[in-house]
Amino acid sequence: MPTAYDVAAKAGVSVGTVSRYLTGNGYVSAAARERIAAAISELGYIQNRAAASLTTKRTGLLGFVVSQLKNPFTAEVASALGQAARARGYGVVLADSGGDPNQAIDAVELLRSHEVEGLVVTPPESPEYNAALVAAARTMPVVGIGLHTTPSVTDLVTVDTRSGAQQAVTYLIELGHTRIAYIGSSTMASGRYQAYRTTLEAHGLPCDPELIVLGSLDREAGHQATTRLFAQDRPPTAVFAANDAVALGVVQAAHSLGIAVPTQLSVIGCDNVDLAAHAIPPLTTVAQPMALLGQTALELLWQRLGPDPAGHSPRTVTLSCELVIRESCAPPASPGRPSVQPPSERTHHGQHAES
Amino acid sequence: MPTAYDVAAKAGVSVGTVSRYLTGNGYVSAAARERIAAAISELGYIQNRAAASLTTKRTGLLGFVVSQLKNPFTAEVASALGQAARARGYGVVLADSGGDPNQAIDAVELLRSHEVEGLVVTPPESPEYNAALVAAARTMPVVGIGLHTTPSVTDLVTVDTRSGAQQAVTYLIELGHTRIAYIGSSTMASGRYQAYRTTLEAHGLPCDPELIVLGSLDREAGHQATTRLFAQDRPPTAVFAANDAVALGVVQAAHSLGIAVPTQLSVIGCDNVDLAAHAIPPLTTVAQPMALLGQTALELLWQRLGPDPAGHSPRTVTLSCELVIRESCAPPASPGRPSVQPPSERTHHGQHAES
DNA sequence: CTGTTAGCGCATTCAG
DNA sequence: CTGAATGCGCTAACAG
Repeated sequence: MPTAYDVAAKAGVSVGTVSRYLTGNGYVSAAARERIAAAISELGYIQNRAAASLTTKRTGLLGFVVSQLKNPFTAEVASALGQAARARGYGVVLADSGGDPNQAIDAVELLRSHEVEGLVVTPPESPEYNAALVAAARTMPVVGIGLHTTPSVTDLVTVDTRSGAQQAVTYLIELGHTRIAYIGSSTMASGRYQAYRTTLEAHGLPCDPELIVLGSLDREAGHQATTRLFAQDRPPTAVFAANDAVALGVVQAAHSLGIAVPTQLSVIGCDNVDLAAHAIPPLTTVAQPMALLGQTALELLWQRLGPDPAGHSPRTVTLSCELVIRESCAPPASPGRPSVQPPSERTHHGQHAES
Repeated sequence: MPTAYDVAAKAGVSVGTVSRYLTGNGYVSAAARERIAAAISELGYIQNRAAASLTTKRTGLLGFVVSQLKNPFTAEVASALGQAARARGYGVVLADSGGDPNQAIDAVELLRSHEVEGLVVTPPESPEYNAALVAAARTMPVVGIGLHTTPSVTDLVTVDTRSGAQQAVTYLIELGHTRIAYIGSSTMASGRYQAYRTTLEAHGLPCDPELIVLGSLDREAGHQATTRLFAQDRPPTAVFAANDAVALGVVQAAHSLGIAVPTQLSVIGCDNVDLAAHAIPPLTTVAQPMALLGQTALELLWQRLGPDPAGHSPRTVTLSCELVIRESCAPPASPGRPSVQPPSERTHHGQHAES
């Protein structure tokens, strides 16, 4: 590995000049500039940022701690974050805790030992991890992604799922549905749940407790909830699910119950994971701006890293959702006339929320 | 940020001793050890690995360059790789090229400037990128994941999809199918295609060219291929798809054509992405050992990083696939007796290939 | 077992 | 505009 001294020698200048060339601080004559460039490419020289960081205090490294990289949502955020970082000459050290708070804590320590300049984290799940984050935040900027459980010392970028949920329910109402079920959790996705209720009320629709099933947020839960809903006297004609996994479970259950989607039951999900487009039928869903989340998180961090005094207090940026209309929703089958045969479904790409 | 000197002062020893304590090289008395530990935790001291790397030549950083982190396959490999690395005290800098060779090249340079000790890469897509990798390999170990297109200077960990494909086709044959279609690509997944043909032949089955549709590897392709297959006089009773996306397309097409899966058409995919388990019906598929891939890649790198002289030449580790049987396959509807009603499908978790 | 010292590769003064 | 000198935080000999 050639060093800056090697470059200097080959270019007939001193290290100081090479350094100035590299950092862009201070003046370097065009002639020197040229010779240095030549030397660098001949030698295949690559600056050692670890060494540079010793004096500059900037490693060019950022840390991203996630709880589940397999989660497509997380993966896409990570992807966008990483690309945005690289565009600014930064690398991101990725640490997947696998949902284990202890691993997350270890990860934070590892990242700190690598002198990352800032941290982006998905919502912490334990008080200990939370404390580790607070401690870290005393040393460097930390921005949280997602829910509001992140300690308040950090900047935050979240998604206004509430308005997304509102759009979804409104859409269903406008299609003519009046018996709209909610399947989800009241805690994890409280915004969606509340939006569901308020939107219903805003349209003068009753909020039948029989149409609300609260539980976990996986496919299994969606499946069971649907079975239960249809065991009732007056089943819903539409379901708003708190996420796509649940929605998929609903579709699956409907299928085995012989209920056609969307003609007999409209289903709408949340997140717009890849799964959604591939479902049968392709799922109408509230899309999360995943790429934008990553980019925004980086932007927030970037500002904290800038020259501006650590001035401003924790900020929160809220991104909005977008309803992606595919083929899992239709007007309710009017009980008056016999319900039509399901239209033959065809492959159709709904617009994606690539931002 | 406290330094080792601060720790030394507080513990009443010298930096040398602190360093020995930290690295584990050389002896440190129990007494000193204790005082140092105390000082460290009181000060919240964290070793600066960038500084350490200056002398040790070891940054504790690894690089992972991927082409698509959103790809669930990649994400899971990355997750496993990262966790394995962290278990050894290493961090991994993740770089997503988004499929752009130029970005990939930039990424490699960025990683090198951060002095990563080794590189793990998914298959390169361009000659230039390939060259960059070869250049990098002169400086540090590089291990490739996936297909065999990776330059031969590197270690490689691949999956024996051929045997997986063989299992899949054999399974179909044992169920009684004789008209088994192949939908996929002959280039990208050549192993699978060849295995399809040879397995058919090995069982004395003809290899009807009308049952082979080659194209791209996405859902759309699967959909179209299926439509085409069923426009023929003698459609297949089973389809082996080169990946899950294609298989999903097949299922979708079958659904719109009014063909029941699995009673009228058996479908089998490849990869076992999350999608597969969530499909209707849950998809039987050839599972890739994604986590194992990541772990193995790390292990290979680890060995190269060890004291052993850079001795041995490029190695290739081949992992085997496993057939995950879910609900998308059944014996062919015997034309003799009327085909039975589709059994009501139920949620059922096939075994996962978590390793 | 432990203190001392000399770099590692680079960015910065500070004089020229 | 540029060279020489100093130190970043730590490890690795080397004497004690």
